Parts: sequence; structure tokens; C-alpha cells
Amino acid sequence: MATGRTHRPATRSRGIPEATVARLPLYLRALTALSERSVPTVSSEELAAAAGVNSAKLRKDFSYLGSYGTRGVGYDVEYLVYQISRELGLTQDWPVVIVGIGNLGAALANYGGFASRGFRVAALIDADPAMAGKPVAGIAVQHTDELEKIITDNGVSIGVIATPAGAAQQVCDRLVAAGVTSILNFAPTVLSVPEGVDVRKVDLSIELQILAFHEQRKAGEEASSQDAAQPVTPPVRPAPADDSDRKGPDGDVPAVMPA
Amino acid sequence: MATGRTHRPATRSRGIPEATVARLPLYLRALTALSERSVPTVSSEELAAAAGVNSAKLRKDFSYLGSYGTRGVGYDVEYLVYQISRELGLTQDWPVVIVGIGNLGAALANYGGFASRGFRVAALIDADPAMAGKPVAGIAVQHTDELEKIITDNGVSIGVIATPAGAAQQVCDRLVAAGVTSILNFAPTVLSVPEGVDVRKVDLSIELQILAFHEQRKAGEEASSQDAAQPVTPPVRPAPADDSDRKGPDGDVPAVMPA
DNA sequence: CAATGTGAACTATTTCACAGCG
DNA sequence: CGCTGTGAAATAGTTCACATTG
Repeated sequence: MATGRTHRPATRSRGIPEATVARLPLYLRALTALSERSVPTVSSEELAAAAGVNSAKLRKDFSYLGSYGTRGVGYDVEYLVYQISRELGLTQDWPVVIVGIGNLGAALANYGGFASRGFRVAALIDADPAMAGKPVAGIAVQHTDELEKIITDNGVSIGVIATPAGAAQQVCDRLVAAGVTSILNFAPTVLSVPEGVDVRKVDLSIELQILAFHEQRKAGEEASSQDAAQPVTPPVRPAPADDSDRKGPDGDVPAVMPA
Repeated sequence: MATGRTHRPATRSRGIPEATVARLPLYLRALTALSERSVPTVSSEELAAAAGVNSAKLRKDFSYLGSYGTRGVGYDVEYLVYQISRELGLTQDWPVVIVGIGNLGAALANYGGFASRGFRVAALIDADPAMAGKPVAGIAVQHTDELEKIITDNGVSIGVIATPAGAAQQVCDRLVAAGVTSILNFAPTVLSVPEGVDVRKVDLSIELQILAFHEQRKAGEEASSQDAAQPVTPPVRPAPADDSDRKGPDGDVPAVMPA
């Protein structure tokens, strides 16, 4: 350390903060809806409401892209759709492969929003020989053996992994070796990839667990202590010298419960 | 402003930062894997590597839960599994309903990770009368008419929306009215919910677009300008007085490009 | 004069670096 | 002596509030 720049800056991309990038698709979707209703212009207030953010944030976000609004008027819908699309790289075609055509993979292949903006399902790949040749969403599934060739031939740079967790890292490695540099991972595993490869994950059970956390809190606000049964293994302190040494998160209240 | 506390603090939950909460499921998964391999203890370094974060962050995260480690040794795997499970509310049973049993809904219903930790699919609900009674993942699909009754009878507080975008808000409203206070939304729409209801969204096309953004940047680093064809509508400036007024994001360089 | 664009203030999150404990 | 737990520093992200402008 101490060498000035750390391992990887990686946070801002081209001056555009990551948090902003993550919201651009949201704005784009709202704008597309307006465009379809032939709305010519929107104010930051209106668009922000449609995208579910507040207007100051939206204006700040847009300010990173440039000055695309008109003071006193708002933003030209069509123009902004184009600008954001371009910024996101959606004015070009992205061939995508989906690996793992189980329930989820098939659902993804059938998902309309896939094809809509710039993305095109170039191939469906599965390890099961029995799947090979079967059409899913109008595309014949190909065997994993073909993976490298498919990637190369189609110039695929984005791969979607919808395999079981056990196969994900291996598939990932092969995708990366074949030239894929962006991966969307639906398998419940942490993928390790070389520098320069982006991974985003979509994880149902993580999302549910986060909801459960907040849900539990809500319940706890009404009835202070625990309520439901505890069907899970009881808490056994590993091997402390004493017994009354657990330090709670707030302050230093010992193991004794007040209520 | 000036009134001290703003509209809603909402950020920290019970002293635990939201960012930390979002990582707890990751730690839990890594710990569970260690537990299955009968590993008794882990250091923050090892666990962090398994979870794909850095060790300082992990230790800080755990510090919000309490002091559950042993200096010089590390963390007791079993004990930590329990503590995190409890913190996340996974020591209780969460009945969940899935609304919209299309490709995606079926995939979710079949997803093993669902049932694994604390979550139980209480019902599958679909608006298509033809689906009613059909078994998906071993559970008979019920019609939307039953929604309210199902929620009430099963004490469901978490709902998963896997309907088409057009139906999502309506379904959401009904879920909330029936008592659901946490929603996991797979439909590509912004849901509006009353205060006190949590919504998390999982959105394939947003994730892809974020990847495309970074992918485009990578390509741009090698060949400076654009490369592929532009099959989308050209950029037409709405109605400015002049023509050379676009202000780029960086500094105040006019429309003229140097290279 | 309504609505953008943006410095400045504030809040959240990450990272550093090291004291302190088992 | 190795590893946790944590203040303090650094970075990132959000919100305020208002000058500016079409």
C-alpha cells in the first residue's frame, strides 16, 4: 500500500458514478414509456416520479451525461432516450449466450425484455446431451462442448450463467477463456474472475433474506421480544473462558435481558 | 430543512447499516459451506475470500452484530451461522407466495434455494383460470381470486411478483391490502407502495444494461471512437436556438472533438 | 418564471492501520 | 503472536438550496 493508487480505481467509469449508471436503465424505461405515449417533454420532477427516485438525484445524474435539458421546460423525451441509450451502449447489438437451460434459463430465454433493447440471444447452451437440439424460445439448445466455438463465432462478450451452483465457476472460466468479459450470474455462488471481467449477480435467496431482515424488524417494533418458535439450533457459545462475555451491538449491555 | 430529522431516517435498521445487511446472506452462504465441510473456525481473511469481499469490510460488518470472534483465532463457524441466521430472521419460518406462474414464476417455485433457509412456498397464484389446479413444483396453482384469502390464512408477509409488467402494480396493491409488507418484484416496473412496505426488485434487463455500459467502455479503451454500426435513430437535438451548445460532461469542451 | 444545473453540506460506506486481547 | 475489533481518514453518494437561463 501507500503507493498512491490502490489496486484498482474501478469505481467511476468515465466520470459517471456507478450509482448513476445503475439508475440510467430506470430512467430509460420511464422515458421509453413516455415516448410510446408520444409525450414530447418531461420535467425532472415528473420523470423522477415515474422512475421512483427524487428529482434532485435525477438532475444530478443527468448532469454527469451533459446538459441535455432546457431550463424552464424540461427534457426532450426522444432526445434523452437516445442519449441514455448511447451512454449505456444500447445503440449497438450485444449478442448474449445463456448457459444452463433449466427452468430459469428457459425463463430468461423467453423473457421479452431481453431482445428489446440491444440484446440478442445468440445461443442457448446446456450440459445435458438430451437437451441438445431442442428448441427453447425458438432457439435450438447447443451442447456445452460447442461453448468456445459459439463465443468466438458470434463475438459474444456477455454471458449469462443459469446453471446449478456447482457448475457455475467452471462455466465462468470457460466463458472468460473464450473471450467473454461480462457475466450475469444467476447461480448462488461467488465467481472469481480475472481483472477486467465484470460480474453482476442476481440472487433470489439473498433478496429474500434481506426482506426477511426488515420484516423481522417490523414485527419486533410491535411486540418487543421474539414471537415465533425457534426451529433452529440453539446458540451455543463456542469455548469462552466464562459465560457472561457476549457484548451486544448497542452499548455494552450484558447477556441479561431487561424485559 | 432545519427541522433536524428529515422525512424518514430509514437507512440504518437497528444500528446495522443497509450495506452490511445486504452482505450478511453472502457470509451466511460461505459459512454454511464451511459448516458442511465441518470446518470449525475461520479467520476474517479466509471467510472474506470465500464471500468475495475484503477482510476489513467483513470485520466491520461483524462488529455491528457484536463481538463474535476470538482474537488470534477467528470465528466459530457454527456459532456465527446461528448469529447471522438469527439476525436475518431466518430462525423463523417465512411463508411466501409467488404470483404469476409463467416461465419465471415456475422457475422460482422450483428453485431449491427458496425452501432451504427459512422460506417456504405457501402458494402459487396465477390469473389464468387454465392454470388453476395444475401442479408446479409439487404445489397446485391457485387462482388470483383466492389471493386475499391465501395471504390471510397463511399469515404471509412476503410476496414475490413474477407477473407481466402490466399486472404488477395491481397485484402489488392487492398483496399489500391483504397484509403483505415485503415484496420481491421481478416485473420490470417501478412499484409504488405505502410507507412501511419494503420492495426489492430483480431486473434482468437493468443488469444487462449495466454490463453493456461497462462493456462499451472496455471496447472504447482499445479503439477510441465508436466501432460498431449505429442501427438506432440518430441524435436530433430538439429545438435549440443555435446548434453548437451541447456541453460535454467533462469541463466545458464544446462539440469539437480533438482527436 | 419555471425548471435546470450544480456547488456545498450532509450522510453513508469503505478502507486504513493499529491498539488490544486470547 | 496472530487476528479481531474499531477509531479515524478517505471515498462515494445523496440532498439541499439557489443562481442561472431559456
